[in-house]
Amino acid sequence: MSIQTPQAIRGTQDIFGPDAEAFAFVVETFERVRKLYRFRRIEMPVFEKTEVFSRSIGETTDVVSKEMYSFLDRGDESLTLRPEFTAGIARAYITNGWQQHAPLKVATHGPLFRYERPQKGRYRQFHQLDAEIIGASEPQADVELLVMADQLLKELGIDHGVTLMLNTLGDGESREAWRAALVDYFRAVKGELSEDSQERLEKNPLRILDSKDPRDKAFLADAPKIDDYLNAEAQDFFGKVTSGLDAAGVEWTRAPALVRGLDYYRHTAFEFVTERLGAQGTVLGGGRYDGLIETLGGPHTPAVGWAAGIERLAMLVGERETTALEAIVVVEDDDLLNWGIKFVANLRAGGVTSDLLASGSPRKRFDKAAKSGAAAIFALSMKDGEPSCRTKGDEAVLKRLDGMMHRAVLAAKPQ
RNA sequence: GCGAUCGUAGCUCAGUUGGUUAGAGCGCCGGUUUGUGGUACCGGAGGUCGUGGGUUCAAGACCCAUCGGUCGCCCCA
Repeated sequence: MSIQTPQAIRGTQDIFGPDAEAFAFVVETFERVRKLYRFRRIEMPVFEKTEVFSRSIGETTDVVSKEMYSFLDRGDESLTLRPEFTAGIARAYITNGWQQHAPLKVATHGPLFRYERPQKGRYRQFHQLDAEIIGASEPQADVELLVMADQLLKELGIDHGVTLMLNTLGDGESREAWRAALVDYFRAVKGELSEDSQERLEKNPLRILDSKDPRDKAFLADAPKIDDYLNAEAQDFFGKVTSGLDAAGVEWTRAPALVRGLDYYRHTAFEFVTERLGAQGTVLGGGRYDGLIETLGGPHTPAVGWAAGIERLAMLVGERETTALEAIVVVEDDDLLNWGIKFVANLRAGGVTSDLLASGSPRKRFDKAAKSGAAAIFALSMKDGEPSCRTKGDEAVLKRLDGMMHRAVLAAKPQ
């Protein structure tokens, strides 16, 4: 008679050890950098009414029909685990009257949920960092966000091999003209496109531009370019973004085929990409979404933001060690257990990273302590009928711990 | 939704053309040795070979199904 252990949900992760340390390092670095730029921390609900996402994302796409975790609550209301941060933040901006704080710079991070087939760097529950500027129409907002992203990657030590790909989708008018030209162009050669792209032609023509199929690639070089459809205003906006990046010393690469599927995106679109993560190379992405807040019933509100996958950043960061062990207290005689407990408590209260080793065969404890990598070992044992503490460690470490050690020993030593 | 590939101890893996009681290293537990000591040796616990069927005198190995992992396609807010 054995109990069947329930399995973890597909696409969820139990992160432990050096991977978890890398994850924490990413979050800690983001928190530090975000404060440098005065982005205010917000905490958001993990679920919302389904409309928050379906209305902003658009009913038609696979995204809504297949890839959201939606369910009915007890009142038969459809709720959805957040698949992104932006829509929820836009909702909060409207329902809390945050217009009074505009232009509002906010940042958050946490878990998101998408019903997808897991693969490298893609999970059903995954985690993102997020930064948004709401109520700012100037290109300087785009620039500030990108400079912050750039600094974050540098401080994570992963800027080498990660490139900022930058594009503009123009304003509403330019974007529509370009889209129409693309549809005309691809429709003329429809029969020669891949099956997938023939589908895309109807549903999401911009996406043909990043097709991986060689049949499609043949036509991409001569496809209409957004630059030929930008009006003066849109051109000026993009120019200010690029010159701002240059002024701040942020390197970027023009990516004319970089697009966004959703209609509310305007002007700047960008992705920091790497070759090092297989097929999921985008590590941080975002853009300007001036149309979003209106689709949720709010006033016209220009906004721009980005999100970054914590798991993907953590993979680039690589494994990280847990906090180094400074001192380990070994109880070599079980009668001295309480001394050990008090000893290590005093060390920790004094800010020394330490462990207590008091289990298993007493004879093997010292060897285990030696293997633990601790900079200093304090071994408690009986010597000539007296409790005694023997120390081992590098001179410098012992010296630094000296005052601490004496206090810990004296305060805790029995009799 | 589609495709490829993998699944043997807690971990990393071995296991020949199908052939006795499925192994090693690491880790864990205990013992001996050493005794300012990170050593060496001995022993122990731990396996429904992912699961269920099938082929066969005989299956960890071959076939089918199923579950799970990994990678890719689609999608990518």
